[in-house]
Amino acid sequence: MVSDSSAVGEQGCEIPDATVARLPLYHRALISLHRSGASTVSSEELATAAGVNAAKVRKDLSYFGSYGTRGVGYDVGQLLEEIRNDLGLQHPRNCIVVGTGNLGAALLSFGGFKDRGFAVVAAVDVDPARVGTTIGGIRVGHQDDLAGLVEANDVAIGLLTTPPVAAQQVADELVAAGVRSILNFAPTVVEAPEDVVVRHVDLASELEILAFHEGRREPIAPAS
Amino acid sequence: MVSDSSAVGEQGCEIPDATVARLPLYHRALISLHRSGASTVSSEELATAAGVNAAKVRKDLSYFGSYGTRGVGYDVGQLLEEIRNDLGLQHPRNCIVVGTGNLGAALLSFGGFKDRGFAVVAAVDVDPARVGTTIGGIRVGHQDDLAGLVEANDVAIGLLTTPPVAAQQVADELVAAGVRSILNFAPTVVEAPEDVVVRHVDLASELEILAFHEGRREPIAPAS
DNA sequence: GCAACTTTGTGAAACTTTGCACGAGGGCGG
DNA sequence: CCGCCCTCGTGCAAAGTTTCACAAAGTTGC
Repeated sequence: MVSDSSAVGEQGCEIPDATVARLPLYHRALISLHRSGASTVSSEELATAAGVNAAKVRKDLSYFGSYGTRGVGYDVGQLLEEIRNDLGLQHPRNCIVVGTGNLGAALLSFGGFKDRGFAVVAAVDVDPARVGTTIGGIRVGHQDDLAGLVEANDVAIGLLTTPPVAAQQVADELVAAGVRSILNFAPTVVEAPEDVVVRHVDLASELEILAFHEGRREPIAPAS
Repeated sequence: MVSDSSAVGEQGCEIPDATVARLPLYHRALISLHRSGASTVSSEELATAAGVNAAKVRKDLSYFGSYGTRGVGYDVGQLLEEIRNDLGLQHPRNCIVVGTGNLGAALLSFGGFKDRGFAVVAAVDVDPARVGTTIGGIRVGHQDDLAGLVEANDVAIGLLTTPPVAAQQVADELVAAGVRSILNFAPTVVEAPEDVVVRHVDLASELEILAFHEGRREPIAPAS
């Protein structure tokens, strides 16, 4: 199991992006299995629960060192713990919402993050009408207090839900405040230093991909 | 060139998924460029605006037949039109929101879809307290009226924002009602017939991927 | 009309990801 | 204790994706 490549004492060195993108699926599936009382799970079952295939599950998990038992499968509790560690969720990560429009407000009220190891702990906006209000139990601060709130709350992740035109500046402020992970919901490209990870969620893009496939189906006459 | 726009049924044969996933980026960038009055754009500029690299832009666009002029670049208006066609957005696509919790309500109020060729035209919920209310100008109907609303409004896409436990059943109802594109926000796997495209947006998963990278950086522990 | 310059479109090479197939290892019934 | 059966872990080939590099094709200036 010692990787052919330089095996430093710690875990594997290079986890493929495709694998990283699937870890949350396994995490989610394992939480669900754990809740339902399952004690072990095979790669086949986990694959079904996560919506992927079994070979991928096994290969993905093998990057983190093997925690399975041949002939039996994986111990649900142990694997859940392992994946939680791999994801860096030993302790909850704090998030700040920047921009409290429709989406920002929804994120503040959304309860689903806690189960997965995240806590939205602060929010800011530029609109004076919103500053000072409370949404989802979080008091909305002023944009100018961003740095202070980040520091005071040990914020690790910024959720960027401003209009596109403000996104880059807000991202810069987040970075300046020490945030190194940004989830950008604004439909625009956001640049950041190399050591900052920016991910992007664009709902309209998702719809467009669906529309593409829909459009592909239509021209096709019922085949024989 | 010879390619008669998209009129020919058999135009592009197989567009790679990776390319399809980038079309919305180009679309977005082109909308922005068009608005700012640019008349032509080089692959280099478009790449910057979309956040990818120039070679990818050229190769992606080439799958749809070439609309560029060597030595000049692409005509912004023409390319925008072309991509809009490729995405199947000649006419707006209608969407229905199923589940009007935090996220569903945000989607109903969100104005950003219209620019991109989508219209949220209906919403349903099971909660009697919500049925009959109006959110973002849309009257919330009862879940039981889903099929009727889909047909009456020529709905193409279902936005699934129910709690996970209800997601599969709602998806089945959407499919039964004739919807063949589903965007699932519930953190659970949803199965559907092969001719139905289901895409998945899981915000917690995005956060977990950020956390993973954050965790990778930390091991630079303060060497004591 | 021609040369210089720019930028596209694309073949081919490099890299990543997937999926199969099968050996290895461990539990379980007899 | 032994052999059978199950399931993991992984080498390898195939498929998919990115990147490079360059000829082709067009524009501009003279």
